[in-house]
Amino acid sequence: MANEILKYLSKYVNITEDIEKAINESVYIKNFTKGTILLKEGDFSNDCYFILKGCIRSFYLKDGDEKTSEFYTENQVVLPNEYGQRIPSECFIECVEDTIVCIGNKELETLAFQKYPQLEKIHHVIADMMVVNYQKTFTEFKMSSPEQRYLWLLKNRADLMQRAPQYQIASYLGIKPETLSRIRKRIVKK
Amino acid sequence: MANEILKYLSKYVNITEDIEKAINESVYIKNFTKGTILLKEGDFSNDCYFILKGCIRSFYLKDGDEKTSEFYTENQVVLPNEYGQRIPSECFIECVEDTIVCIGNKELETLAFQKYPQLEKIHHVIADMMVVNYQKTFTEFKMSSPEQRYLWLLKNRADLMQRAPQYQIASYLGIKPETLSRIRKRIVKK
DNA sequence: ATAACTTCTTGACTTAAGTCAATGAAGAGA
DNA sequence: TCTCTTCATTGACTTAAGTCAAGAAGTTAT
Repeated sequence: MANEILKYLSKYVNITEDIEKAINESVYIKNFTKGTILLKEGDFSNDCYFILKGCIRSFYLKDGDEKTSEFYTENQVVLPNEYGQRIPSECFIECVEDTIVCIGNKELETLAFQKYPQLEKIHHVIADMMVVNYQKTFTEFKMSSPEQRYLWLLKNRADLMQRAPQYQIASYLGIKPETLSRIRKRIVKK
Repeated sequence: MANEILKYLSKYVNITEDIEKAINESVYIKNFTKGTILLKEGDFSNDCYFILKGCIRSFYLKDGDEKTSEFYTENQVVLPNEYGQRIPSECFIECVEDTIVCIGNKELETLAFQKYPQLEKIHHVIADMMVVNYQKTFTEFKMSSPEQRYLWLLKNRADLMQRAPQYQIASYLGIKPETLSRIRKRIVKK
């Protein structure tokens, strides 16, 4: 099952035997049921996740509302903002569905990078890709109206509409649930 | 002058002599005057920049308007989305002020990483930080109203208000110039 | 099966952003 | 210095999002 990670990585870098070993030594697999809170505001975050199956979201409590900042699904990496630092988390991380993840933690990660320096290459490629992805997504978001952002979601992450409740998706789009409901109505008419 | 980069890096990692050599071999310094276009939509991007002095922005042409996606100032890294890939750029990069930069390019970078594998450590730390920064900024943006986003800018990047014209800042905030003008008026009253 | 929740939709109304056009102010160039 | 251009502000109006409240639909637990 952990070789899903290897399959994922092999799209970007060449997987050697050592790397395979490194991954297997550094992560373990765990199941969580829908609704499980993986990280609470104020807690220290020492784990990161690679999703094998299921859906996870991160959200903040602000003005009495939950604001979903990100949804993560199969083959995505959940990297808490304060991962491995000794800083209390500002957000919650929760399973939106029953979810199977590979868990990595800061200590094992550090050991692995020491023992297998070739891992740096992988980190390099993946991190570059994540930076570019964030830049692109952020830009797209800023340039778009709420309606355009919803259409973007339909086009690029249509599955989320089935997987997560609408009020969570609304805050993910930066709007209120009522507004998302009305945008959907408006679009059906067109 | 290039040791500004080293000073910046030394905040995050230990700088060895080799790393110093690597940096000096891989970047060169150049001046640009206000208004210089460093990258045009459709062009291939092979350079990245570390700003020593000045201000640079990236923007897109969409619906006949310029949409500023990011402002970069002293000690920030301008990393074009398509940097080093053989893909035409979707955005423009322009100097908002007379600007002095360290320029790195993909070929020299690749050579440097081959010659000085210790550089991977630096890349690791800086890339991690960039990913977290983007996550945080994006989240902050999504959770805020246009007015809150403007206040956020005043608090965190106040200098931009003096350095860039208001219509560019408006699109950076995801709003129209007229709206920014009205938000400013509203806030003064309060 | 029923009750208790949670989520989604709808309506009526308020507030703020978008649009278009005009004017004013500041800066650049001849 | 004067003109031309660019940018910022303002007004009047349109459109869309936020707010509050009520009710419908769908879930969960007992």
